[in-house]
Amino acid sequence: MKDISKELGISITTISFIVNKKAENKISKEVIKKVEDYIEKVGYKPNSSAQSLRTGKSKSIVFMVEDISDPFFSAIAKQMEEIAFRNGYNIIYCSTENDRERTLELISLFKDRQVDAFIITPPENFEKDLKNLIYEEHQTVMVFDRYFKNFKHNYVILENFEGAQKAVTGFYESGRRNIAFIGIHSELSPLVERHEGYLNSIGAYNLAAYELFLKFNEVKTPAGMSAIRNFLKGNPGIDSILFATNNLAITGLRVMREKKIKIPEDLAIISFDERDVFELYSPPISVIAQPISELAKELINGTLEILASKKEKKYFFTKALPGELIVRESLRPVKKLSSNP
Amino acid sequence: MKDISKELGISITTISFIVNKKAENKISKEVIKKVEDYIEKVGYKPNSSAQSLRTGKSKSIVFMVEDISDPFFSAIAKQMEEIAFRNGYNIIYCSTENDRERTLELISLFKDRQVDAFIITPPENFEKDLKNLIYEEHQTVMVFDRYFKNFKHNYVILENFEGAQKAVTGFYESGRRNIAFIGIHSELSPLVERHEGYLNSIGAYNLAAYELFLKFNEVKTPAGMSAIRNFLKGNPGIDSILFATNNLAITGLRVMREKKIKIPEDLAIISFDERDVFELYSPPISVIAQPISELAKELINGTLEILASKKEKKYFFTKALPGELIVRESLRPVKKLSSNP
DNA sequence: GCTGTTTAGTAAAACGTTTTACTAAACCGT
DNA sequence: ACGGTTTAGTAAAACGTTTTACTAAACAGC
Repeated sequence: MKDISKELGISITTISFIVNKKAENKISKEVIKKVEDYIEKVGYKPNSSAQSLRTGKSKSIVFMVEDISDPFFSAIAKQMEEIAFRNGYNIIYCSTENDRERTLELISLFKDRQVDAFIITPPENFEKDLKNLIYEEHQTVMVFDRYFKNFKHNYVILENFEGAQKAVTGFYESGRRNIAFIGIHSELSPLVERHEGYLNSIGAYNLAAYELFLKFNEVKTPAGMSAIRNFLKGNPGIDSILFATNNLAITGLRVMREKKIKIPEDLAIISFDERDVFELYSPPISVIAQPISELAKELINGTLEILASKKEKKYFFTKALPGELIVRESLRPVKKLSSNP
Repeated sequence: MKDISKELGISITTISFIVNKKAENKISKEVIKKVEDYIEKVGYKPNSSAQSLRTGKSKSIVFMVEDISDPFFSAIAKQMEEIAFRNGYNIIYCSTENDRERTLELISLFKDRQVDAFIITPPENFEKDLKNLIYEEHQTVMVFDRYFKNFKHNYVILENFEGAQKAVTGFYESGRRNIAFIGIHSELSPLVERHEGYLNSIGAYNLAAYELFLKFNEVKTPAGMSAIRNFLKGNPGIDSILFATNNLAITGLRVMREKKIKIPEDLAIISFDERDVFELYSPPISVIAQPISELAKELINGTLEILASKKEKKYFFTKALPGELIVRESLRPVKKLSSNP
């Protein structure tokens, strides 16, 4: 294309300067005008492979999540895409399936493709790989939804501890005193912190803890359902359940429907993470909702910021955003409460 | 990297042949072995920008849908990603927002990025742009979810007409005789054909038609709800509703919940497109489900096939897959049926 | 009118591949 | 032992940019 542009009798260098807006102090107004008009006329667009080859930058960012068809992740993805696009970046999504090998393969693929940054929700057992990626391979990486204490990195997460506290407080204020927690056996920070937040609040109110942990891969399965079934049978006294993830809650709801357990009379329910089915369910289910737009904005703006200031890089971008307890029918008080002025 | 490889004392050309598996008939076993071992040792991977620059191919495919956070599209995306990855391609997703301008911008961006193919659900009023993209710009394009009669193109779609027929038959066999259709005012082929299928079956059974069409952008809004409210009020005789899309059905369900309409006693419901909320709803909602896996497979395999056989290109890849009526509680018969041996 | 500096612009190398056209050596048949 | 063919390999151009280092012309100061 530059060759064609050279039909103007102007050097390729000059064209390049003009295209890249580096021309202000070097090139005369008239030449700039002439070139810009011509570019406009023929609709020239630089070849991005060549740019990428030359500069080593591809103007693309990869967003790796556990499962891109999860509504939470796809909602984030969509909002980031919008902002990235306006900044001349595009976003490539992919699913790790929470599998370490696969994640490594994907990272290797995208490194070869010269992506400028990784926004990633690392799978289980990925701590050393992640550290390596950041500190040995010197990639720009933004960690999403979880973080690691053992080394510094950029991240954007939810205030999971506080979120769980809000849920327990919600139960407590609606009159529940036997509050259960159903979680997942995992070392991932959100799962750990949601549990810790629960324990902390339970302790503060001086209540007994009731806990069930499923295995990660049995959440959506019959095995998960029967674990919950047994848990309910073994703990008939509980009057409320906090589910640590939305998939967990959905499995729980299946069990309750099957057992004809009444919500909120028999059991009050709060789930982490909003999902359209919760609002539409009968009764509507209360949730600790993540601030999707804000998360998406922080993620992409933070990443772009890091990319822009790549010289210094002495600081880390870290952000924890609060979740919001959305009270719905599933949390309606059923006992009389002590009057509240 | 090739320079480094040249430390073996072997020409860059030879390395390239070996890397690209073009070496079989040209280069001696020993040299191949030596080079492959060295590559393995140092972990060499070709720079894809350079490859892309040289060959004009990027090994990436863009998947443009109305809204990537729609569970239907994101499920398709996820399955395609898997297959594409195994074939050395990666997929870039983006959302058109059903907006023509935005779609054109995105297409322009991705053309510059040298994507090898577009898999696209074109927005409203995109017919000429699409035709142009295929016939003037000679891009490889696979159209998804809709098609155009006026020119030949590759597509993968659902059998929408037959799907609507199955729904009407389902209602009929469950004893309903006043079957309504709630659709969207649109020229997009699925919406048109679902409606035509409905009319066709209604006609075959000699029943009256009850129809409501919302505007595309009011589906998820209060305006949509009140349109449905009025429709129900104006047509008290109807005993069943076929919703042309899942979002439409969700809006409808909100109205019914608010009006305390009993499903399936007062109104039987079938919606197009599966969605987790339908199965979990009380009562569970019957649907015409799209065969997600098959659609994803046909889409990506079809696209890869076209890409592989780019020389000929004399044929078009066209596929219409049947939907399946999944019968749930919302379709339970309530009247006595004439006995059925 | 000479030197030094700014202005406006350009030549050419480099990024890392692929691919065409070439060659030197070995082999083959007579 | 000669020309012809195969074998095993290579040199160099090309893909379309960016960027460094350069220059010719104009100008300024004295």
